[in-house]
Amino acid sequence: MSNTIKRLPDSELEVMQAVWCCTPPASKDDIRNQMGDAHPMAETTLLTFLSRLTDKGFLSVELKRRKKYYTPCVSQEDYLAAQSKRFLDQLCGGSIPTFAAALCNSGLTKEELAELREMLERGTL
Amino acid sequence: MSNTIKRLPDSELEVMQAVWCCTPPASKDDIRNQMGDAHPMAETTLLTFLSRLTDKGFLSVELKRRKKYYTPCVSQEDYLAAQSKRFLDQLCGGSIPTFAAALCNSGLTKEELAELREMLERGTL
DNA sequence: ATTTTCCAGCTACAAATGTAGAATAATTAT
DNA sequence: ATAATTATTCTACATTTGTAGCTGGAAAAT
Repeated sequence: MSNTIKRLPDSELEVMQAVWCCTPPASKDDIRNQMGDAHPMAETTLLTFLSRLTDKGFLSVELKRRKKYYTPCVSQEDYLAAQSKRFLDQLCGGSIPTFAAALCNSGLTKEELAELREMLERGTL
Repeated sequence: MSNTIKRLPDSELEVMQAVWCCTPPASKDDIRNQMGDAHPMAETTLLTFLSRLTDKGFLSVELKRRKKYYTPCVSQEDYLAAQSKRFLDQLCGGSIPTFAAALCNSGLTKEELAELREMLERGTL
């Protein structure tokens, strides 16, 4: 189970999310293309984040003809699962009622909440 | 609705959570008492966090006989709601199914998931 | 072969975060 | 009044995060 997965800082997460959207192994350009125009950053900045993600064990790298290709070492599923747990534990003190209340107040529409219940039911089975 | 609530760094959040547990207005010692023995910190460190939280608009302060008393300006409910939203949007790309999947994989027992569904139902009504 | 391109590594720096000692100022005890 | 106590503020520093330029070397183009 994914337990020692640390939370990534916002910018690194953005990059990581772009990587998850790519078919691995992904080149810097593949990644860049996945990243929306929101939050533009310099090439070298992207490279820096990619390095840091690699150092942190989130990505593995392979070189092909002097170019680097990145592959996630942590799946999006595992990361999200870990962060959900973290949210429940750290923010809600492990209390399901507190968590539920937070969700109910988070501005989701009744329909969305219903959908969530639905999906949880499905997933539990 | 609480929308511009920024995410607090881990340490500040810990302090904030302790403040939420106190009956306001809370003195530094009240707060200190609420904080578990996990993550011990020096007095001055606590004071620093309290200052920063005040600067960020999370706490208001009043002086009584040269002592400071803190009162939350942001309720735990609002903070949690905002962070839930943030979680769904930033981490799950706003996708309820993704969010539901994350929860199902987060290590919660079937019972806990059932409880969550239950509470969501209750809250939605 | 020589130039142009491009990539990755190194270096840099400001702001935020985590942490805390020293100095200051006011309160209380003696 | 004076000393001891205490709370707050200042100052400080390491690490992390956000951001990016410069440089060196390899690949591609000519």
